[in-house]
Amino acid sequence: MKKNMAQKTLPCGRPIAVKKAAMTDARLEEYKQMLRNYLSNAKLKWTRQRWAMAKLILKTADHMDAQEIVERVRKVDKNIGVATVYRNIKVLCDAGILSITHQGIDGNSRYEIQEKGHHDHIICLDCNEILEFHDDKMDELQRKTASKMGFQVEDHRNVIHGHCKYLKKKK
Amino acid sequence: MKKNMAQKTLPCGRPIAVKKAAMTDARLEEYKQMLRNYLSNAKLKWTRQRWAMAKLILKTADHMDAQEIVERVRKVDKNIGVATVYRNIKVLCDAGILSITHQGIDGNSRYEIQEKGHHDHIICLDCNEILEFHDDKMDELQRKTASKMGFQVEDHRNVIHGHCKYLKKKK
DNA sequence: ATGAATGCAAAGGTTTTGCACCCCC
DNA sequence: GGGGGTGCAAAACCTTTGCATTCAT
Repeated sequence: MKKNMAQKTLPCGRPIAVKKAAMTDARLEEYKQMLRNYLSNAKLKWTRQRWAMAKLILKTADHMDAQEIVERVRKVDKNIGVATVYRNIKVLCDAGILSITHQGIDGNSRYEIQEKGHHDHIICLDCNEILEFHDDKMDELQRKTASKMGFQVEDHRNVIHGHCKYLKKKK
Repeated sequence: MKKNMAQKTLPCGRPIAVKKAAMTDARLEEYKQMLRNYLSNAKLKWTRQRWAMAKLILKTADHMDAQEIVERVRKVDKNIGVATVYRNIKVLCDAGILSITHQGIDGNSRYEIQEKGHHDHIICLDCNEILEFHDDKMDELQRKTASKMGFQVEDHRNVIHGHCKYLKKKK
């Protein structure tokens, strides 16, 4: 049974949204160049470990905490040390490949690929799935509100916790 | 020099907003009743330690992480064990007295008194101050957006990171 | 060649757990 | 009186740090 074909809904019954475009070789190459540029610019070195981490994260397209990144990296290459992974999470964030998104229910920071468009998150309290959304109006409202208080928005994190209509149907 | 009178601005130069209403004895009594109700309802027990913690937190009106709660509680009563404090942070959250607000720059969860009105936070990147704001439009927009995606909002956390116009003036 | 990066292990810091004792109901 | 609650210390857990060695430039 092919897993990809079998699962058409989330645990709560919600149809799975169109998946993000898969990481193509071309996009991977872009990121590779980006990392190269960042590293040489910052006078840091290109290493097997750094690219292995970046590649893994880019191909995973998921919301991982530091632990999960460590686990997955070491599953690919057991020789990469835990400390190296932690050290490079920071490097990849600075390089613009990774970004911290939000705090999970467990209280740990979650990371995801830094993509062009900003987006926020909805967490389904019924099945713990993390969904992404984007709303220009929301961004604008954030700017306005902040401005009224004398702030210029640098960044924002908005996480909605909600219950899912699909689950209700099942009850 | 009376500290309360001397400091009229935040480090960045921002005038300090009107402070929240102090915790009155009457309000404290309300919370006490609330805690009593919750505990008896949940078949948990009223203890000296639990009320000491609640009281301290209610009087503090600040955004504390777990560490800070531990420190402050033990400053008031050195005999209260660390484990008890951690155990009761959870109890007080369930009781509706404490709530987790957001993740600080340091990555730790912050807690604050759970009050009737929901509010969000702006963190000043220049002086690290945490300010609160509330915007009905924002709440409504959150509901609408979630609804479009088939969710009913249970809760949301919205944190804006921004730079402060007051600091700019000083430059 | 040289200094940054790595792997390992040890240390650090925070939170949880086990257990004997205590005390609220 | 009994079961939850507590304090203490140990354990568990996650992350950082020190250091000898390796490796990229």
